[in-house]
Amino acid sequence: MKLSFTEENYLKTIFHLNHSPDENVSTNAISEVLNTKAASVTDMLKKLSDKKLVNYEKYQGVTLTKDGEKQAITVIRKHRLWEVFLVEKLNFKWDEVHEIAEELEHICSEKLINRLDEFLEFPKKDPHGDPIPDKNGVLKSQELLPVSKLKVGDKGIISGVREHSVEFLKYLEKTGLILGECLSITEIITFDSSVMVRVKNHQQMISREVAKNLLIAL
Amino acid sequence: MKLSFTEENYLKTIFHLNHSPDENVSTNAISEVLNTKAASVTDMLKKLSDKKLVNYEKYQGVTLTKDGEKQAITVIRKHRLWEVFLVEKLNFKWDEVHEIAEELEHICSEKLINRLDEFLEFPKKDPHGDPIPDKNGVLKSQELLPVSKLKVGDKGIISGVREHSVEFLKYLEKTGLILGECLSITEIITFDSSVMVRVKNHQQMISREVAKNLLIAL
DNA sequence: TAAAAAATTTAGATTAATCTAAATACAGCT
DNA sequence: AGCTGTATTTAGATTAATCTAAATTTTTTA
Ligand SMILES: [Mn+2]
Ligand SMILES: [Mn+2]
Ligand SMILES: [Mn+2]
Ligand SMILES: [Mn+2]
Repeated sequence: MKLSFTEENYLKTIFHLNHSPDENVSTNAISEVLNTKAASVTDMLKKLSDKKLVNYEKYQGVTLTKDGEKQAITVIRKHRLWEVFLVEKLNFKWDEVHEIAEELEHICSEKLINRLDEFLEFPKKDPHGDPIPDKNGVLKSQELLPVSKLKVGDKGIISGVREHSVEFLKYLEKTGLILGECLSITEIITFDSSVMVRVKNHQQMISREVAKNLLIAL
Repeated sequence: MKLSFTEENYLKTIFHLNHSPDENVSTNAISEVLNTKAASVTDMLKKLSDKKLVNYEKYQGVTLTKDGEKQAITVIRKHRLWEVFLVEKLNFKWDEVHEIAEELEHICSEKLINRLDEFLEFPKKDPHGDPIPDKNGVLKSQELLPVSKLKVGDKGIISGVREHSVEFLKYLEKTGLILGECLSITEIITFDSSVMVRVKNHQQMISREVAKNLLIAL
């Protein structure tokens, strides 16, 4: 059962929006991510439900079925492997790859993606620190905390981002807040919740907004 | 002006079908290659004509405009570069890559394709011996002759194929008729126009059908 | 050169994915 | 329990790409 480009995007979106296991994903949330209207989402949810890819009940939102989740994870695996390829092999910057991967993630061949995985030597993380599902769809995510949840004196490795916009990624790169660097909290300004951090022996201030979107492994 | 997947396939097909410069490509020829009905082709030709990508007059077939040709060549460049990538980097066989490249050729980013070209060290030919257009759209094709046009005693390098089916490519590989090998004609059987050839000091018989589709550089 | 055959176009439908506007259901609060 | 605003669904249209069947044009052939 081959899915359309659009169906794959819906499944991926539902997967990403399904934060807690007991809460369903709402029609509006999906429409916002995909830049469509809620009415269009309803139509598609019915279609995905007919195909047994989502559990859908009118007015109650959706969750993915086992099958739907498997499809979503495959798309995510492809997306992240292609991002690694673009950065590692074609020298793209980490802020340039997402858009291209949005297209590449829909290329079908399973053999292609497994060969690519091998060629890249089975990377565990994509350029943004996100984990790459293995060929069996197993995705192991590490527990990460945003800088905004840390206390003065806490220290850890910059390991991920919560926001993938080009602007944010460029900002991080410019200011040396790069994946793998060790970061410690030296001061928290109560007035605006901005945070003074130390990275590579250099002190710098980051806003609350940035602190919320920068993830640390303790 | 971004083209759809479908529009790109039409342009590519018209390019491939446009053998002599004074003859137009027919509606039926296009429909056959694309596995659609002639009526659908007519619709699309009108649309491409409105976009100034083809020169179309009712009942007279089409040719590509300069702009249309440029787009077609870009798609062909992408197709062939991806085929090289699949064979050289991911260890695919030459009969496995065409189908995947049919999908990859529609990925947009110009930067991606130029980086890929660089990564592959600017290959001049794809795995089937077809020339790869450079980034300016310049395509230089070598003069090749099918084995069926050669005479006894003629000798040359196997340099291309006229037929890209999986069956034909697998057959050539199995029988050692591989790109780059030197081939000479030792006998032509007049009865059925089959040809006895010598490759790597080994004699073998090939049918007229094969001889017509195997291309040699003298 | 006129009929017959082949190629091509038109007319009218269909399917997937989308939209707007209107109707309906739910959730939170008095 | 009833009101009210938000979320969601339904109804009806639109667009791109396709189809079938019928009409028209071009080409071939006798
Ligand atoms: Mn991404
Ligand atoms: Mn990523
Ligand atoms: Mn090919
Ligand atoms: Mn090829």
